[in-house]
Amino acid sequence: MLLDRARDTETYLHTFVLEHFGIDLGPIISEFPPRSEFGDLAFPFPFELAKVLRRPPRQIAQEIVDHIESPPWILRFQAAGGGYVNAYLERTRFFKDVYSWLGRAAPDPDGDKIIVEHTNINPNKAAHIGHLRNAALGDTFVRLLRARGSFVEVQNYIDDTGVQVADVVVGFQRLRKMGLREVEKVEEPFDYYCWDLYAETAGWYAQDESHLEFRLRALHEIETGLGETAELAEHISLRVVRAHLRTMWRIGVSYDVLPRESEILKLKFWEEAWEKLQVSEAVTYVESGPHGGCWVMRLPGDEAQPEEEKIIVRSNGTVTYVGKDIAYQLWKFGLLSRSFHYRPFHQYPDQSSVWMTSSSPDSEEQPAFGQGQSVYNVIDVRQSYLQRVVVHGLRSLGYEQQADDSVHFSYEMVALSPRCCAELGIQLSEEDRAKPYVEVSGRKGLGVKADDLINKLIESSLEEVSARQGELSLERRQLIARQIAVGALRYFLLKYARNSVIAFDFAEVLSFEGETGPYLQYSVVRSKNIFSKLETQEGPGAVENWKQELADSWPQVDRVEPLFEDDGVWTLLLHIGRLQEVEEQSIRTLEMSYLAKHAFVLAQSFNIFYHKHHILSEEDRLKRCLYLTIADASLKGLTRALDLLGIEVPEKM
RNA sequence: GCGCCCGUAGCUCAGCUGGAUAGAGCAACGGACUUCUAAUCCGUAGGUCGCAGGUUCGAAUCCUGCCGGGCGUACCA
Repeated sequence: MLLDRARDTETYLHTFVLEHFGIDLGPIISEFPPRSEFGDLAFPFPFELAKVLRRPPRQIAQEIVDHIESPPWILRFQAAGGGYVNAYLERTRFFKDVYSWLGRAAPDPDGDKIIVEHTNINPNKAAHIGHLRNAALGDTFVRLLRARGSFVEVQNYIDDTGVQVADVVVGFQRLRKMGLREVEKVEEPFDYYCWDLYAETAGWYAQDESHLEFRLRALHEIETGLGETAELAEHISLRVVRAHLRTMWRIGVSYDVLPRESEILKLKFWEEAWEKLQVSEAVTYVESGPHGGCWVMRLPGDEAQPEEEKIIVRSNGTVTYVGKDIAYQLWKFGLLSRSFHYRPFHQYPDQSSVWMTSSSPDSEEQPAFGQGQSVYNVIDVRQSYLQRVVVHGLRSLGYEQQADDSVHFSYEMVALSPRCCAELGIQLSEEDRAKPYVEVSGRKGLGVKADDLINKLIESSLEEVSARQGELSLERRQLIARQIAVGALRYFLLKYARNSVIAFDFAEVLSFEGETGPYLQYSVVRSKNIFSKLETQEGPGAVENWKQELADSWPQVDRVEPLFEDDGVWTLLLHIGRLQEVEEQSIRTLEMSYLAKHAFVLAQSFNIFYHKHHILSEEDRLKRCLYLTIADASLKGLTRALDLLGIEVPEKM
């Protein structure tokens, strides 16, 4: 909303400069002034103009302000600072625009398909906090895209034939002496059981390197897809995947389709990709040297770095991860002639369902997954190099457009602070102790399991809810506690810029005050309370009456406008008006923290407003009506922001 | 070695494509609940923006160098 006004004003000023000075400055840039006294929009272009005109910027700004006429949406212009032209909006008009924007329904999905891949947890152990960050980022991004009207498909890739699953298979077979029958009887939580077994198996390898042979053998058997070992691997991965789906559902994350690596092997995606790579000469055979006998892809160097070689096919003829990933990326864009079959895998409590790939068409209905126009891979920053190789693969196959539309949505890892390790009773190695924080590691069993954390959060919020809302039934309090827990968790995971390493700390996630999810939820609950109180005080027609009053008040602009002079009120409206722009900015920059921060700023402005004005006891009818409308706008704006962040609003707090 | 990222208040972090007096939250201290809920609000204190140069009317922001830290650079995924 505010952005539209800014754009309009930029164009308007550009035209003015052209007419008045005869200078085409190029695009005029607008900013948001640091303080509200400076106006609602700021334009620093007189500084640029000063270079051309060789006159002081302040003088130029003044000249512009003296000669320019205000367009309908601007109240006035003012010269300020060293040479700014600042604009003050017609506030009543602006508020009407914002308010009607808030009432608009979300557009239906339309246009090109966007594929967002996230979560991608190895199905061999319970999910941990690092995975939660990935899922929260990916899911929020998806929510933003969908709210904008984009057609989005959410994929969660399952590497069910990789080393990690093989390790747990080895653990069951060699350490536990268990076959499929026995493993089936392992009690829930199965993913927790695997968590420990995985770390134990890693330790067992470390004891004696010859143990690694078992891994290799298991890996081969799993890749063939036949035999008892492969069967066991599938049982493990499917059970763990179900656990992951449940965990992620708890924080409001869901998927459309789960493509599995085993199907990529069975359906021979790689073979087709391999043919393409050879025909286009994207890969070359190395005769001798350290990479002798391998097929490699050459990454062109530049001034900064030399040419690099990445092995695609090993000297023993097997494909590396990168190779398989290129094939998979090709499929996502619909660039392979073959595709998966699908079967319904899991139904969420809201009746929506997740599909899993299948090697045969055993379900009547076969959805058209894949064939995206653009692909976002949400993967942590450590995989940047590999992602670059994959994109280069597409490019060298001649798929320039698809290479450009392959986006690595990267983010930094979640690490454990030393204090956190101490709280968990984790004993750190000498090496790790010297570090400011340690990486979460499934192999070392080092980390906070997602469900443990969620449980802890629920427990803690239930205490708070019971202390405040003791009269509610336990069931209702539990629901509220869950909502608050998820709010706290998701906000915590989203408030950091994606480049920032989160040094995980229990005290911080468990905090419900200040810049936290519950603070946001609390502000919405407060604004809702105003309207429920209004209805209990004045009867069921009260809301309708207010809306009628509002419609009648708009024409009295002269009376309404001064009410916006209140600094807190106006700041609040500006923040609501900026929401749309912040959403777009978050999408453009893949920075979910912008949205999170803005939601907080919005809640903060609302709380200030709420504290300053007692709305229902306001005696001036016009004021009361307007304040109600502002509270409603805040409610709508905040709810919208929370919805995008995947945070629900509890009935009471 | 090379590449990417980070260094801002005691702590955790913002600071959008260079702009006006560098901001939040937590922690500390002091205040505000007969009111639409105090998970809130108000105030005080706290910063050589790692260091040194450079570009610019203007640098936390851009460039170069250095210091400190993290990650990557596998015939692992």
